[in-house]
Amino acid sequence: MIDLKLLQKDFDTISKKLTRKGVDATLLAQLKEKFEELKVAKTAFETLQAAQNAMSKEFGVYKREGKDISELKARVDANKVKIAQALEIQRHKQEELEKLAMAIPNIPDDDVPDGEDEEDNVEIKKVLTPPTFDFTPKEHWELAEQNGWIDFERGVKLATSRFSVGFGMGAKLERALINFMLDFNAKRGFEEVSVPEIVNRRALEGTGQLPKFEDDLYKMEGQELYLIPTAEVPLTNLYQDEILKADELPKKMTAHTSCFREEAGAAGRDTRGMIRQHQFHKVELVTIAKPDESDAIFDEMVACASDLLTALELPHRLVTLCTGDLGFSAAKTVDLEVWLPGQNTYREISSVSNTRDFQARRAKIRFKDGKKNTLVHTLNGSSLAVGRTMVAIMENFQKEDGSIDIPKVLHPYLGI
RNA sequence: GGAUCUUUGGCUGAGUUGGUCGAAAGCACCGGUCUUGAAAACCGGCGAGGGUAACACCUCCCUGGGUUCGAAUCCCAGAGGGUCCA
Repeated sequence: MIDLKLLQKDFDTISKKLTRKGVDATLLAQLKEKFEELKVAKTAFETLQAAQNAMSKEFGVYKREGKDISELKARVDANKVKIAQALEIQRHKQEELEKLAMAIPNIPDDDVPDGEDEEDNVEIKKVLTPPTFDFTPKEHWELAEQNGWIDFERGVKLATSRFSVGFGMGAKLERALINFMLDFNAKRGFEEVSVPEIVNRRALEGTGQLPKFEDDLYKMEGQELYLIPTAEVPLTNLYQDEILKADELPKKMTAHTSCFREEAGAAGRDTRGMIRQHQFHKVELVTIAKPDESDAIFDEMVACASDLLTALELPHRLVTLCTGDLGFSAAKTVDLEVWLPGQNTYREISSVSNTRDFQARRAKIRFKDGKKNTLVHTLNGSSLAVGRTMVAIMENFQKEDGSIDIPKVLHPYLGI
C-alpha cells in the first residue's frame, strides 16, 4: 500500500509518479479525499467516545457520593445513539478507503524508465556470448521429447494443459538444479528456509497478490486458502505483523517451492513446452532490509541470480523494467533474460524487485529504528525459475544429434 | 470424541463482589550515579497502533459477538494450551 499521509501531504508529486505507471489521477484524488473524509469521521467518533468515557467515569463518583444518577444517565443514553451513528459512518469510510487504496500499485522509483510494455524495457548489459551453431538449433520441447526428458501429453492427461511430467534425466536435472541453486544462494548469505505452499488470504494481501489478482491464483474450495504463486509470499510474510530488532536485519532468505499459477490472462501464449506452466519449481530470494541498505541488497540479489546463470554457462542479459511493465508491488525491477537459441531470443528467467515499504506497510513488518518503529523494505527475486533454466540448458547445450551436454557445475549433483 | 481448568505487555506473573487498570511485581532491556574497567548496588525510563507541533484524546488484556452508563473482569460462540476419561 502506498503511504496515504504522503499522498495527502504531497499529492502533486505522488500523483505525477503514479501517473507514470498508468494510474488515473482522478482515482488518486478520490483516494486522497476518502482519506481526509475518514480522518474527519474518525475525529467525530472519537470525540463522542471521549465524552462517553468521561461521563461513565462520573458514575463512579456519583455513586460514591450517593447522588442521583438519572440526569446523567439520560445524557449518556442520548450520546450513545450518536456514537453508534458516528461509528457506522467511520466504518463505511474505512471500507471505501481500503477498497481504493489496496488497488493502487507501488510508486515507481525515479530511475525507472518510462514505457508502455516490455518493448520499452532498457537493457543494462549482456553477460556471456550466445553460442553459435553450425546447424539449426531446435526448440526445447523437441529436444525434451527426443531425449525422453519431458512428457507433455501425460502431464495433460493427469491434470490439464500446461502440465508436464519429467522422466529420468529430465527429473534428475530438475532436482540437481534446485540443490545447486540453494547451495549457491547459501554461499551468498541467504539462509535456506522451508515454507508452506498453501497460505491464507492475509499473507497474499501482505505481498500484494490480493485483492486485485485473485484470478491468477488457485484457491482451495470453500476455504480462504490459496496455493502460492511464488515463495515470495510465505517468505515475506514470515515476519508479518512483527517488529524486528535492527540487528536482526537484513534477513536474507532463500527457499525452493513449487509455484502455482492459473495463468488466466495468458491464453494462447507459450502454449507449447514448459515456458509457462501452471505448476513449476522455483528457487526464490527474499530479503527483509532496513531502508538505507535496500539498494545495495537489490544489487546483490541481481548479481546473485546473474552469477548463477554465469556459473551454469548460460548467456543472458539484464534489463530494467519500464513503468508499463513493472509489477503491482514493485518500485523497481530488473529482469534477467536468458538466451534461447531455439527461439533466437532472450526470455525472462528471473525477476528481482525492490518493493521498498509497499509490502511492509500492508504486512505490517517494522523494525526498531532507535526508539521509533519504521517500516522495513522487502525485496524478492527468483534465482531461478527451474523449468526455464532447464529449457535454457537444453537449447544452449544441444548438439547436432539432439543430445544435450550438462553444465559442469551440475556434474557433482548428478554423480557424473 | 466427553469432562474440567486455562489464555494478560519481550518473558514470568498479579488482577474475576464490573468503575481513577493500559494494567502490580520480578526478569530482560535502555540511560545515569558509583568504579581504573566490569559486576553488584542505587536512581530513572521502558507495550503497540492511531492522533497531535507537542499535549489531549481514541483503540488494543486469544478471536468474534453480547449484557452494561461503564468489562481484562459477567454471558455466549470459536481457536490455542493443560489435566482427567475414552
